Amino acid sequence: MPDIKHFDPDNALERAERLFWQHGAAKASIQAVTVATGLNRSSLYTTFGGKRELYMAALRRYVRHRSWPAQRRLAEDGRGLPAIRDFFTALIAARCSGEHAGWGCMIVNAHVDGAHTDPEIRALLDEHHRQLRDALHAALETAVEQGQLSPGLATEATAEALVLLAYGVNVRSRTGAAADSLLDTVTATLGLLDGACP
Amino acid sequence: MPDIKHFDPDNALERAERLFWQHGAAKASIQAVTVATGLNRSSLYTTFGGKRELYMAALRRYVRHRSWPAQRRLAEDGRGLPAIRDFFTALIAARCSGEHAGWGCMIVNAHVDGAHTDPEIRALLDEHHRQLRDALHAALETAVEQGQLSPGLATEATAEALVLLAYGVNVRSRTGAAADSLLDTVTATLGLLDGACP
DNA sequence: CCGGTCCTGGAATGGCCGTTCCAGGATAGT
DNA sequence: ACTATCCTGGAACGGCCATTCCAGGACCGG
Repeated sequence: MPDIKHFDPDNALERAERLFWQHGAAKASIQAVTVATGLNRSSLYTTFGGKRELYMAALRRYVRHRSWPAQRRLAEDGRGLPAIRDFFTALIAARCSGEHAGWGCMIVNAHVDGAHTDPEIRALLDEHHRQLRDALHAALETAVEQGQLSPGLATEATAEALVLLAYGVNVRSRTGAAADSLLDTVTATLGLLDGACP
Repeated sequence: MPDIKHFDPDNALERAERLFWQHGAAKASIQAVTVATGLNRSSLYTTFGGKRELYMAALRRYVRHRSWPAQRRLAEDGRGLPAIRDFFTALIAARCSGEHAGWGCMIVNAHVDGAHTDPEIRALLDEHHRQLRDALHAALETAVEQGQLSPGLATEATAEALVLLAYGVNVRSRTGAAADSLLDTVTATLGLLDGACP
């Protein structure tokens, strides 16, 4: 009996995600979302609720479609250090070239955008942080098991340091930093791991 | 002949700086600045120009009053690694406790706030980045000279990596991350440096 | 074909935004 | 004391913001 939606909600959410990702929650207006999606205000509000809910949904979509795949690839890659290197290589490529170059990471952007005020966003960011750290920690443990790293390495703290390094890459990429330079930086860091004395 | 200003411009600028620092350029309104400073709109506009100029002035003041002192302390400290450690310790203390806890770093925030659109901001961020990297690089060179680090260390890339680590600390501190955890992370990273094989 | 249900388009609303303007008052040199 | 100069206060402006509302039309089961 009911009418049916004349558009694909997830497709619209992707447009909104891109807008919030690139311009931030404050500067991306509902009007801009309607233009980007081709939807009417009414459809947006009945489908997603207000702007806050729309931003949260977009942020969750970003995590689901952008962060999780990369984290899973890292977590399921059994090669240890090379897996970590590939993770960073792909990260830098995504940040410095292609359609989303200079947009940074929506998760990192959200730290500045809304973490200070909104507890729900903060919880999401904390969970994402924990997951990425765990994935990197697993890769480091694998590297230790395979003899690529010294058994005495503080893998937890090192994993945390690599997460912060990734955040730094994301921050710098917002100014259009060169991929070469970022790659050198990551290489140097992983080189430190490699060369650590037992 | 002229009348004289009935307020201290730099004092007003400091209030504006704090507002922009904490809430970001987009969410801090001129109205909020007038309340925080006690000034009238007219005085703000005749003294600083529009909002963009006010934000730029606040950002410059932040660099001058917050970043430069820490960088100078680091650059003039001749102890090598301990100087770097102290730099990070002070950074984390400033980010996680006291009046500005949870505000992050205004420079890093500006990467998300306005780097994408405004070339002038971008130039400022690039210059700040270069200066911090140079200061860390000098400290690393000192550490190598004093035998604290292996002569083969790639000091430039390592300095860049430390800058990105600092950015990561600033990002995470926006969610109220624990100082202990951040300190452990920094300790682990500096430990990697320390233990690098010659 | 028909009816109830829901989606859609567009206008309307109140509020806050950044910015400007002008009259009035304080100031400092003459 | 006079006057030219500049600062100050407050009102006013147009524009965009997020949000709401309602009428009209599209759909799907019967």
